[in-house]
Amino acid sequence: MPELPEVETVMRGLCPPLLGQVLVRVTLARQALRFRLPERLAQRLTGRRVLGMARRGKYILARLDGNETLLVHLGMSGRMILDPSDPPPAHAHLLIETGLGRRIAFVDPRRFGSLDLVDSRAEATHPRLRRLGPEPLGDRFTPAVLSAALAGRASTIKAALLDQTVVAGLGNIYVAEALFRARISPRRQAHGIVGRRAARLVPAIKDVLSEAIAAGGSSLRDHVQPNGELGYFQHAWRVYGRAGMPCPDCPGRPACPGIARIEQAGRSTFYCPRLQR
DNA sequence: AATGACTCCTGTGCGC
DNA sequence: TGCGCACAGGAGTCAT
Repeated sequence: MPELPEVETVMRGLCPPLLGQVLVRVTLARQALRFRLPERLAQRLTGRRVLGMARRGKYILARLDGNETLLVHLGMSGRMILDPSDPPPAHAHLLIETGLGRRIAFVDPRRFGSLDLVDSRAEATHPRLRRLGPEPLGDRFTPAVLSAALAGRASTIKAALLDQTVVAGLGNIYVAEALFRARISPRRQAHGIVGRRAARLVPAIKDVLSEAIAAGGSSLRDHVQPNGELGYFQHAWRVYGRAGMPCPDCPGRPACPGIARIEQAGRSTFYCPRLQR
């Protein structure tokens, strides 16, 4: 599930149990996820204090004393479970216990997630972070910046927005939702998103992400579900996963064919062909 | 340089 | 109820 709003919600949910705390016990269940894990990762995390938590794109950054940062990517199926059952749930690859006895499990059945330990002073040049585009919720993400990033791109706007070097943090769901709000067809060529279209798309992206974060932060106390899972909340998608259903913005209009599902670059796209041009 | 196909993995939900 | 298949929120690698 993790796109920017979910990653942000998970990161915030990890703050209360982790910030300022020492990792007194760290257990790794395997040597590799998507990539091989750093050598002796568990030992290198043990005894470290968490000084700060941050997010960049879809990455969670836990800044530790000793100038090292734990970099976490949740992939497609990664979750963080607070105070998990004992024995821990299936596919719990990393287990952490803090000095206050709080426990955190990183669970990822598909193992598309990743963990890395990087020099805090060189985060910006880390191979995985270096090429990320602007933060969509930051002031520097403007229509002009987006248009410039899309210039010369012959691919569809859908594919371009999934490219993390264009803008960092969007995934298949929020691209669909943002394009719907901006009334832009996902099939449109990326380099055509200039002027008024870019001026609609940027606030649409910011709004849909902000609303999703707000929903995650307000609907669950401490973002924790009864099973301890962090970051899950009720979504109200307008087009994603709604193929064949009436478009929420043109109800009752005979001309509206309903939400369409097409395939782009091997992934499903949902949109309203009548409103999105 | 940019693009699209393929790939890594397991779980779930659907039709039969 | 069981089985097989399609599909799933990501993104690195490779050929073109």
